[in-house]
Amino acid sequence: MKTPRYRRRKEDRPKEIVAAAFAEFAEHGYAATKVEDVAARAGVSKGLTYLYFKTKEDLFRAVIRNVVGERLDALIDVVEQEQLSGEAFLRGPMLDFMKRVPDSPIPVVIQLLLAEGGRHPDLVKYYFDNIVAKGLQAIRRFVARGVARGEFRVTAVNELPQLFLAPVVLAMIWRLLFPERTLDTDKLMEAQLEMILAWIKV
Amino acid sequence: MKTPRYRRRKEDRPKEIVAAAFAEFAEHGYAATKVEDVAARAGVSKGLTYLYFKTKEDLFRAVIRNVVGERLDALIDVVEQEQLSGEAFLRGPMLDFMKRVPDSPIPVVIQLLLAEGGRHPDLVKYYFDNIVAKGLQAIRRFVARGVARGEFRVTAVNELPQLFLAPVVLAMIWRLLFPERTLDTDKLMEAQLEMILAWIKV
DNA sequence: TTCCTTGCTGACCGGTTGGTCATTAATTAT
DNA sequence: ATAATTAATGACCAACCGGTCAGCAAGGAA
Repeated sequence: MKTPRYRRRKEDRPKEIVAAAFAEFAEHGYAATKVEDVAARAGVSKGLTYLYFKTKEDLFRAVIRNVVGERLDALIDVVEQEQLSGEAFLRGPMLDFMKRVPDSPIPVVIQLLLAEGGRHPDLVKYYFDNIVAKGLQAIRRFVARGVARGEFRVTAVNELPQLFLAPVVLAMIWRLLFPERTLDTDKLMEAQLEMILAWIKV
Repeated sequence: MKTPRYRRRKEDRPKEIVAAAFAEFAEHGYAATKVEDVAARAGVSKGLTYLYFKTKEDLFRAVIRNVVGERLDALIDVVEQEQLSGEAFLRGPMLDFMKRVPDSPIPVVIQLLLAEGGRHPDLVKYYFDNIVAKGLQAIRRFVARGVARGEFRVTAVNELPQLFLAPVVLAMIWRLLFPERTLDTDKLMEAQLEMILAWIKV
């Protein structure tokens, strides 16, 4: 009984290579990552990588597009259902979501786009449209609905949904830059939400 | 009258090269920047760059260290003078400072450190100690002093001076990632400060 | 004017790595 | 079994770029 030296797995190879590339890019950054290392991590030869992805840049694009926001979509569903009061939504699902972001793949994508985005405006646009704009729009609608319901006052928050994201962004950058310096990111999110709530509640 | 092909300017060359390197790094990132392009931008030959900086990495370090926080020191001086009330300080010098950061060289440094920081832990530490920690400590003392004076309540802000920086960080990242998408960063800072003020005022 | 010091140049080298392709072998069809 | 197909390999190439260095010329000294 001899085991074959490799198995043909046309279906799974691409996603495995993308996953390996994500890990390598996250560790060393795009430029410093060698295609051969990606291949090695995926348990594959360098040549095979080039069978599924024309260039290293192609692979980069695949990595970015692969990390999509399923969690964001789930959150938007919750807010659109209008079951919860504004306050309950913020203290519940919204807070949970915000707490989870720093540990998700999103920070890595931000990091990669910051480093390489200049040469990939289409990728930046893709991310802006599918993640950032979508999220901001949902928050905007949420705040407006709260006002319509008589739960919230009209404040600067109506035009600046970024106020909700500010601590999330800080938490992401902090973790990326200073992974060893502890920062209670959960408490940060909670404090920001409490402040906003106190500010906008009627 | 023949003009010499070059002039000897031992004194000025280093800072000119560092300035050119900063510009190139900001445009293309560290890895994608060729030393030859830096030299060209500084109006100098590649060889000369290596006369003043042993390696490309050395040049990188010089660039990072060169961008120091004089403005931050000035701000800290103001807060330490204790002339202004807590509220007046926040609405005046603090707000001005926050508004200026996104247009300063700091975002570029953040960008570079995010991309290359992993391989330069000493530079990250340098920046943390000299900019981040210093700033946070100053804010922490400021809030504590407000409490001692009876101006502020004790809140989560006492332990989380990062709440002041959150919109600044978001503004920086936004500008770096989406330079063409307008965001009223001034209004963002103002709103955050108003919220914090309303939250902590006695 | 001549000589000396040294800031500065630019041709060159060698290691690294993105990308290719002839070959091999796992799988399927006959 | 055997042939046909194609997933997968890995040796190889060529360009690119960080870093070197022998020599040139600017500026000062005598």
